[in-house]
Amino acid sequence: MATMHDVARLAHVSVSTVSYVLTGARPISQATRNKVLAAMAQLDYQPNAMARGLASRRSRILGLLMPMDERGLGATETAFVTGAAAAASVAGYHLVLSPVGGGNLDDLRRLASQRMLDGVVLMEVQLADERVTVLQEAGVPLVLIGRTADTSTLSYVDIDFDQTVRDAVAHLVGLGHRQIVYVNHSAATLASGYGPALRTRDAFTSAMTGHGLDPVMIAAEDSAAGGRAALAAAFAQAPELTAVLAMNETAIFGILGELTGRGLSVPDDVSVVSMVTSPQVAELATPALTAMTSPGSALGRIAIEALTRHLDGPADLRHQQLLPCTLEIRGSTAAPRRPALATSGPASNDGG
Amino acid sequence: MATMHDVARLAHVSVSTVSYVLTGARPISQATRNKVLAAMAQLDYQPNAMARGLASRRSRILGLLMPMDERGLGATETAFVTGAAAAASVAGYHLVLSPVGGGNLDDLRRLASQRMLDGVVLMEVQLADERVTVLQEAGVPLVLIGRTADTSTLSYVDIDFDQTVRDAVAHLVGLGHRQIVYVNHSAATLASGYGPALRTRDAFTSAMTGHGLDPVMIAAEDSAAGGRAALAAAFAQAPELTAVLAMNETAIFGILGELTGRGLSVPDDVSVVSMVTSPQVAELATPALTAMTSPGSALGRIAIEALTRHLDGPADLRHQQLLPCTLEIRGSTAAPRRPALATSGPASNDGG
DNA sequence: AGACTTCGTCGAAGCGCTTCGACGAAGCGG
DNA sequence: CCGCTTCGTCGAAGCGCTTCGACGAAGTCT
Repeated sequence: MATMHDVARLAHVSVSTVSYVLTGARPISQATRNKVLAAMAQLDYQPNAMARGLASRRSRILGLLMPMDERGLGATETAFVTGAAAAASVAGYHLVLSPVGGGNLDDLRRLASQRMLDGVVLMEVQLADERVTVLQEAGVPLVLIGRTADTSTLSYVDIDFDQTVRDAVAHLVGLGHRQIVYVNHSAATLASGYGPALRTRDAFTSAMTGHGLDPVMIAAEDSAAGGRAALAAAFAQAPELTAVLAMNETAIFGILGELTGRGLSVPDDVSVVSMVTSPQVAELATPALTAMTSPGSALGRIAIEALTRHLDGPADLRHQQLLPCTLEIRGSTAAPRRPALATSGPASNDGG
Repeated sequence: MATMHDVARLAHVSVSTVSYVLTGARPISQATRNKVLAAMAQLDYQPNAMARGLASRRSRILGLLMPMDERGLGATETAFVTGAAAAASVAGYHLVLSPVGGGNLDDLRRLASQRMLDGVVLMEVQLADERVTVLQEAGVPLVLIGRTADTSTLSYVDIDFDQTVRDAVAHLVGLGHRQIVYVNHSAATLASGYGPALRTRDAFTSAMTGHGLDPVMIAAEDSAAGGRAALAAAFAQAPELTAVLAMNETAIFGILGELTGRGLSVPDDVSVVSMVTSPQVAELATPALTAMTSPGSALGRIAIEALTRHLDGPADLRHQQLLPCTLEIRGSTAAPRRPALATSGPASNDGG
C-alpha cells in the first residue's frame, strides 16, 4: 500500500501538497497537480480512510440504521436505500447500512459515540423512540424517516399519510364505493405507537367523514391468516362493504385468498387498494393490485440531501418534509356491482 | 468527547496502561484496572474508532456487500444479515452492509482499497464475477455467498443445491408424482451465469434421471406474468404433469394464479414445491406452500465465522461449505389424484 | 543465593493523514 | 517603486490511539 509520503517523494513535493491536491483545500498550480496525479496513478495510491478520518475528524460515512426483522425488506425499502446511496455518493459520502436490531440500544450508543459515522438516517421511527434520544445524546447529526410524536426539533422525511389516504379514499369514492373498510396493522402495532398505523387511522377517519361516510377500521395481524380474519371481521362489521383499503402487505394476500374463498371476485364484487406498496408486490397478486406506491427512492434521496447539507453547510436548519404516495391503478379496483344500494347478506354471489 | 489521555490523567496512569486495560494486550493489575475503569465511567469515555483503526491497522468492521435491486430482500436475506451481524458481534466486529449496485466496480475498488473494511462477505456471487477479482486484487479477505465457477482458491458458503433439489424431488416422488416440472429463473438469468439457476438445473436433471423420470425444465421471467407463462409452457411440454417444483419466488404467485385460472386446485390436482423460500413467503400463498427453506441465518453466521477466524487466527485456510435447505411440508403438496396414470387433456377437472 | 523469567507499568515512536503558520514569489494599486 | 494582498508550497504539529522496548519488582528454579 502506497502512502501519501510515497507519492510526495515520487512527485518531488511535500506531503501537504499532495494532500491539497486531494482535498482542494488550498490552490495548487496545474503543473504540480499533474506531477502529483501522475505519481498517484503510478503507485496506484488510495488514501487511507481511517487516517483521513482521524486527521480531519470526519469519516465521510453516513449510516442508515435499518431494523431487520424476519419480514424482510420490500421493494420500497430497497428503493429507499438505493436512492439514499446514490445521493450520498453525489455528496461525496459513503452510505453503509447497519442492521441494528430492536433491543440493543447499547450497541447503538457505542456505534454512535465512536465517531465512525458523520451522520445517521434512522428508519422505522416510532412515535416514542428511544433510539432518537440515544443518538441525540451522542451528538450525531440525525434525520428520521418517519416522525416522533414531538416533531419540533428534529429533521425528518416521511410519507404524507394524510394525503395518501385521502387520495385512496377519493379514488374509491369516485368509483362509487360507499362502504369502505380500512385494514390497518395489528392492534399491538397500533398500541406500540407505530406512526404510519396511527396516522393512517386518523386520516382514514377524517377522509371518510369528509365524504359523509362511516369509517370502519380493522386491525390485522401481519400474516395471511391475519388478513383472512380481518376480512371476516370486516364483513361482520360492515356486511355491505364493497371496497377494502389496506396498509399491510402481508395481510393483503390473506384478504385476497379469503375473498376468493367466499366466492367474491376482485374487483367485481369487492375493490381492493393496497397502500404504501411497491409495484413489485402489487404485481404478485392476481389481479394486480391498485396501489398507493410509496416514494421510496425520493425519500432516501431527500433524507441524505438534508443530512449532507447539514454536515457541509454552515446553517444547520432542520428539514421537515412529507411526500405522498402516488395512486397506481391496476386491476383490483372498479365500480361496485351494486353502487350504494343496500343488499342482503355478506357472501352470496354468482361468483367470478 | 473524552480521550484516552483524559482517562489516563484522571486515573493517574499512563496512556498505554489505559490502552492495555481496553485491549487486554498486556496484563494489568486488578487495582489499576479498577482505577482506569472508574475513570472511564466517570468521563463517559468511548474510544475513537478511527484512531484505534489507524494505530492498529484493523478497523474491526466487516462489510457485507449486498446488491439491492428493485425486487427487495426476502426474509431469507434478512435472516442471513441478522445471523451474520450476530456472529460479527460475538467476534468483536461490527457488520455494515454496503448496497453496492451492479455497475460500479470502481466504487467497490475504492471501498476495498481504503482499508476501512477488515474483511468482506460478498453476496449473490455469479459464476464469473468481476467483483471477486477486484476484491482479491485489493487484498481484502473475502468470503463468498455462492460460488464462482472456479472454486479452488476462495472461501465460500453456499446452499447445497444438489441435496436440496434431490430432497424436493424425493418428497414429490414419494407422494407418487411422476411428471414433475421444474420452473427455474429466466433464460437470461441462466445465460448470465447465475449459479443457483445453473446448479439446480443440473441437480434436477440428475435427480429425475435417478428416479427414472423425465426432467422437464421451464425458464420463467421473475414476475407473476412470467409464472403464468411458464405454467402454460409446462402444460404444453408435459400435459400430464402433477407437480411443479419452482425456484422463483416471484413467478410462483403467477403459477398459482394460473393454476386457479385453469380450474386446477392445489394440491389436489397439482402439487407445488417452492425452493429456497422463506416461511414468511410460503405463508403468503393460499394454501401455504410446501417449501425448501433456506438456511439463511446459519449461512450468515458461518460466513462471518469463517471470515473472523481467518482475520484473527494465524492459519488462513480457506473455508468451503454447503448447507442444504430443509423441507417444510405445508399445504401445497399431496399425493396426485391420478398417480402415474395417463390422462386425456391438460385442464378439465371438477374443480376444488 | 544467583540467574532467569514473568508481571505491571511507563514513555516514546509511530499509524497516514489534515491543517496551520510561515514564507518567497508574484501581482497590484497608488 | 513600495507596501500589501494573493498564490503556491513547505515543514511541523497534531488527530487519538496501539505497540514496542525498557525497567524495577517479584517470583521461580536449582
